[in-house]
Amino acid sequence: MKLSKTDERRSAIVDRLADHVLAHGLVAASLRPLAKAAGTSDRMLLYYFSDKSELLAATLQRIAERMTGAMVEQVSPEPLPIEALQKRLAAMLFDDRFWPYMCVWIELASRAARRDPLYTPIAAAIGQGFLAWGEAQLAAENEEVRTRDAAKLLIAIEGMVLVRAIGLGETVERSLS
Amino acid sequence: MKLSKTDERRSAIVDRLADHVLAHGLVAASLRPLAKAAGTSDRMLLYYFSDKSELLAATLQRIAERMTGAMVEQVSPEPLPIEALQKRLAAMLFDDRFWPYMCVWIELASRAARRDPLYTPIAAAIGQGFLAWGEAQLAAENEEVRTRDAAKLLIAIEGMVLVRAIGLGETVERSLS
DNA sequence: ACATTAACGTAGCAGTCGCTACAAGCATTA
DNA sequence: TAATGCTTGTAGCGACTGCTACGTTAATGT
Repeated sequence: MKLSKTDERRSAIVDRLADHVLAHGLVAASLRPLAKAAGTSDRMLLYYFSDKSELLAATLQRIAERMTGAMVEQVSPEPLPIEALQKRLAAMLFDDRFWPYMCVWIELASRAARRDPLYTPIAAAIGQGFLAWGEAQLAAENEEVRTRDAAKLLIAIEGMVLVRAIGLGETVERSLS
Repeated sequence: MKLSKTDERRSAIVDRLADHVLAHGLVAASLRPLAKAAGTSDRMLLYYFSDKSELLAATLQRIAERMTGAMVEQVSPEPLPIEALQKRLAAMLFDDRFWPYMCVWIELASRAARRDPLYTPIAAAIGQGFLAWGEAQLAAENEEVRTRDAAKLLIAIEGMVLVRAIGLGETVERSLS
């Protein structure tokens, strides 16, 4: 038994917070609405977490875990060439089920772009995780090509996500035809 | 004489507001700090603009104008193939002088992703403007290839911008090698 | 049974948010 | 000169922000 009662309670709260952030974004992540979504009071959120920063960090980490968990399910048995993997990923990330993650992701990136000390390391870690996932999935003739293809894959995917975010989803499809 | 005194004053204010938003982002764009940056009071901002929405729309439009103005200066005399144009753009947008625009751009995209009625049309318009600029700059054998290459260019550039935003600038360079 | 600590509710702090009512200054025109 | 309308400062509204002081109840260990 590694988890104390407090840790269990914390974890349950973080789960509800993750739901709320995925549904409404970081802009709507102020203490009282979050507390409402978690079924407690702002008072208790700051009882279980020392800070709003700590609370948000835990929530974003949980969101990232869910995302990578969903990506692991999408793993193909054998390595894929970059074009095939890219198509597969694009289809997945544009699914309505995953789009909330992309919205939070862009929000996170917009804060990391301003070098916010809370969000910058979180965003970088998620990006690195994606690169590692891509390298494991890619079929490449050597390691140099593998890392380069993973980088290309990340950039292509992020580009499609951002272009769809600004309402030009059909432009993404046009680029693939 | 088309511009009234009021319009001139409005325009001057918008210029200072654009400076402030480029420097500190939309997150820091609340009325009182903006007013301070413009050398007036929040009271006067809402005298010259009916709304905070209208004020921000005008400011973002001004920022977009500056950006496209800077891009026009970067126009090459003859059309370029997509690889060359992409390299040229990447070098430009990653310049420290232009990076503030990219920060605001991602922030704009993050709000458009949530279908915010204020930011969504502005972001889409800027994206369309970029596509048109790209089509005019690209060397392509026919119109179908031209529109597709412009879409590809937009996606590639946005991808590089977002990946750099999360602190993985070296990943962008790795993808280009 | 009693003492100690964990868990939580109530209420409120000082500060910021977008926005507005009110009035005073100002210039122009009648 | 008087009156009108444009420009602006002061002050404040109610709602919200992160956060905390204080008290009470519930559980726990001895």
